[in-house]
Amino acid sequence: MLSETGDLAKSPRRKSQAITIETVARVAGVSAMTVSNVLNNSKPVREATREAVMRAVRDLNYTPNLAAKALAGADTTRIGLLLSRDDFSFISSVLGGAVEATSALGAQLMTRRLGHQSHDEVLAAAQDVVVAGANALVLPGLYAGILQEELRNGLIDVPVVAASVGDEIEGIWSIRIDDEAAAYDMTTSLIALGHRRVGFLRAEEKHLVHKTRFAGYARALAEAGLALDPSLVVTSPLSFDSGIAAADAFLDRTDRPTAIFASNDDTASAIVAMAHKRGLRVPDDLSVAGFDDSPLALRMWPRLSSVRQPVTEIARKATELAISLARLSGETPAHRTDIIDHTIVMRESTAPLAEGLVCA
Amino acid sequence: MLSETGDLAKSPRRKSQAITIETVARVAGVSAMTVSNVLNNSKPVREATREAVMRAVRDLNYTPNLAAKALAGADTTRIGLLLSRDDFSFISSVLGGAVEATSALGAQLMTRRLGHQSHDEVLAAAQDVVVAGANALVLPGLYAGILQEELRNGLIDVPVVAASVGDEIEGIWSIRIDDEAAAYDMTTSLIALGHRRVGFLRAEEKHLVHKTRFAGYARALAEAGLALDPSLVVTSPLSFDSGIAAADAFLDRTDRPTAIFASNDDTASAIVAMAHKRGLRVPDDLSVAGFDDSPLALRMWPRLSSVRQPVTEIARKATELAISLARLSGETPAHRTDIIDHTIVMRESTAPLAEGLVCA
DNA sequence: CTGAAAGCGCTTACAG
DNA sequence: CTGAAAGCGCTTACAG
Repeated sequence: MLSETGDLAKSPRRKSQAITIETVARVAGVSAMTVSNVLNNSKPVREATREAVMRAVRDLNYTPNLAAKALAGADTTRIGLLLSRDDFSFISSVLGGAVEATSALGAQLMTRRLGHQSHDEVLAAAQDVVVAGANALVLPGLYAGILQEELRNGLIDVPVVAASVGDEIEGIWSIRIDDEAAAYDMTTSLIALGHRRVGFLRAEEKHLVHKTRFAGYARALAEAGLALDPSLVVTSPLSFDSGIAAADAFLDRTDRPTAIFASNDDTASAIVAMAHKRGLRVPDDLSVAGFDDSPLALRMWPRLSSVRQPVTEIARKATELAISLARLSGETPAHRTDIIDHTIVMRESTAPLAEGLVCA
Repeated sequence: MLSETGDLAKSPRRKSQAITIETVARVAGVSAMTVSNVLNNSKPVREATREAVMRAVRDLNYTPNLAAKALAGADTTRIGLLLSRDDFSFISSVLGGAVEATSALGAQLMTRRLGHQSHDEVLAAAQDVVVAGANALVLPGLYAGILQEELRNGLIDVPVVAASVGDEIEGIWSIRIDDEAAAYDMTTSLIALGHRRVGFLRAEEKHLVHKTRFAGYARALAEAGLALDPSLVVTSPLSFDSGIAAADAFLDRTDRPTAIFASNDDTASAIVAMAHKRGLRVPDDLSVAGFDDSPLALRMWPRLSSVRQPVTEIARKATELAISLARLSGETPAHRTDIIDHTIVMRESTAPLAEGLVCA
């Protein structure tokens, strides 16, 4: 999805009043060329000059005219973005954020769609988009996780920013929520409802959330003085179909958990479906919570409690960062992570544990 | 104007030999300005001249440089697009197609997001985007249906193209599938599976598909020699929540239908959920089919049979049409409709009627 | 480290 | 109906 504010486009062209590079140059007391050099880092500029220019730019609120840049033959900044072909909710938000950023900053977006998500395919796609001219890459968490070896070893030739990556990856930039804290918060919410046996559907190792979301779950149990029962933790791919299979592991047992926290909404939804198949009532017999607050959460019955991450915002920030890294010449700044706030959304799929079931 | 003029000859920067308006002008034996006038319909041009120019354009496969156009102050073509805030699957596809078209043809996309879909809000949004400068509008079917009065009466000041509108609207252009035929095909498929009591969840009147999809359903029954039982037709909003309510009307009766065909996937999914709640098995006790083949269809259990329309393609074509209409000066061509092919996708939510239930 | 000048490919007054 | 010229706001050789 694109901008929530509604406008994908720029306002109608205002010619006369526009502030040009000439204006900036005059105010800063330099030539237009020097302004250009400062802005594009294209040639070394004396520090005092650079500061004067930047001050003028800021004071005048100057924005370069993209058409003129393009016509004059400037190298366009190209941002490569890998997208999954399936993950509809996530990718439309990611795409929206990325488009916002690229169109605001005058960069070009190059997307690659991936069908499977094998290591080789992801690596090939990343390399392909770099060869095709991308100056920086934005990798949604899953792909960053899959390529973590390559990323750590600097095998990708351009700056990489991971969006919603679920955990730190040394050697790249990232914008994400604190997955550990988010999982802790949701687990704590379930415990607060009276649940003592809380199952956890854990992502596979290739997802970095494998570690962080599980850690949050474990910490919440520990703080509540509950033992972590390893048989209540089921590792599974995060697709709906895999969730169907994983549901058996939770439900085919006499000492079923009273609540299950799944690492995404697709699998949570699958667990609800299988619970219904067995004649269990949700949330009366079983509470279920997911992660992502995808559109699916409101298109199932009962509606799903979930953890929301502001994906569009994360993608926008990641893309903005990728653009500035791509435009940098000279030394690159140190890698860092920006943490964005998450939200816990409780709906009808979770409820206080029925009286009789509460363990004393 | 040949290159002997010295200045031109020793141009410091010769980029790739892109074909410019100069080239076209030379080949056509006219000035660049005349080429520009022909291409933009900006001034009257003699027919012979126009033809010579167009031939050169075609022969050289000339495409105008958008950056130069913009810089030179050409009026940008702005296409307004109204989008629903909820309908995630549909809008991401619509948006994708619209972005494809606008970026390929150098137009600018202006989107407006609608929360509710009241007549007044939709009309206000359409007017707003026109006031903001849109030269043509692309309206997803629902909105075109809501505004049909205004559209028929020519109350919108710019050309309007409806995408997936579900039925003809006099006075505007449209790109859509044949909803009647699509509903006919799906109903016929259900009948072919042995079903004799096929329920139909019908859209509200404000959706134009209210008429066409119902007509296709009715025709299929008629051709199969089946009576249309009005009590098996339930009219409902197309949201998941409304589908939950509508499901009762189908299922709270002794002579339940053996199959239900819902006018979209959200409501079909709600019917499946309510069937499960009642302990009915899908498809063993009840077959369910939807319309749209949205991502939801693969994220429910069992997977949903549905009618697929190529939304991205439809949106792209609609946007292309809107762009050419916006760029036209002088008389506008007659309204027309382009019909795009649909696909029937059968999955596990539908199955041959169990032996015992087939009426002789 | 800094600047004057040419030019990117188009369109828009302005003249015929 | 058609064209010569100026100029949109940048960047890129080239020259200090």
